[in-house]
Amino acid sequence: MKTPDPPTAEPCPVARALDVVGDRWSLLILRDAFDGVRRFGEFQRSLGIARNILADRLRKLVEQQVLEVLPASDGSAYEEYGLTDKGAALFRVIVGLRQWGEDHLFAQGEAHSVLVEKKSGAPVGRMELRGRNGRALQAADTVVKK
Amino acid sequence: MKTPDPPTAEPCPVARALDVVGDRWSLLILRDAFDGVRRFGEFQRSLGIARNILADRLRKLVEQQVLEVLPASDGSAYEEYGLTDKGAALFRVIVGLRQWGEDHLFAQGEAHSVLVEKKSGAPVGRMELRGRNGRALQAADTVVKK
DNA sequence: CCGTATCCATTCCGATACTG
DNA sequence: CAGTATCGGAATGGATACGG
Repeated sequence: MKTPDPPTAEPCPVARALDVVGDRWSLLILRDAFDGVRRFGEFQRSLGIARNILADRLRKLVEQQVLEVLPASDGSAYEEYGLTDKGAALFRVIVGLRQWGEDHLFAQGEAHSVLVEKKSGAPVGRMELRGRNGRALQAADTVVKK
Repeated sequence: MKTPDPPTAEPCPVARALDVVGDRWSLLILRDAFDGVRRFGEFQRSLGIARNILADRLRKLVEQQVLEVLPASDGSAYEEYGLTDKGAALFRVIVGLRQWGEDHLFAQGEAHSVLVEKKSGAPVGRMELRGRNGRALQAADTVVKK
């Protein structure tokens, strides 16, 4: 049995976020969505995910209004899955994972894909949380106030 | 049996990051670690996680050098789990989840904890990915280059 | 207090077969 | 092509009991 979920009652924003996107497949689906993937079969092939699991995750993400079902961009009879504004706002989470992975999970000189600015074609810089003075904040510079 | 893992062979930094921290409990453990939690029992009570699962996740995070086992800060005979530099760099991921949760998963006026700058006591601003011109980049402003 | 070991239920996931 | 249905194995997770 499943409760109706008034978001989730979790008081912590991190925990609540994880209730929605806190599993491996959902985040990989989001990554693909940011890369322009929109069709069921495209996700399936790109991820190598089982079809039933993919259908389940897509349904949940649509329920949570992270993705939305769109009529179809080309003439085909099928539907597509697009990011809502709420889903697009997860960009920073995906970028955070990407930059951490780049920094700490690749060997010296090992190749990986790069996020670049469309206009300039230049790689984007490090995403930072900035304080009042404009300087980057580290974890130790902050504290969670209840 | 477990292969030694040359990180994971995954070419995508996001996927590789998710191989290390891509499950709910690991990310909640990290959240707590950023909040200053260090002891086994503290994690256990804070999260309500089963002890065997917690032990498993802690072991994996230590293996991945996200956490490290420390001798003990107070006089007690036991060990503590602290963030390594690699682990501390996940700050942006946790902040990304937190800010997304705050923005999209709480009702109007619903209370939640807030991340504040220690020095000023002021809430931190929105974390942003910035382009060459210093302006915040949206997902649509970027593209992944293989 | 810290952790391991064991048991059991539930969930996750992949493979396959099936329907519009 | 897009999904649903089902099956079986693996992993997850909670509870409890046990030892350092």
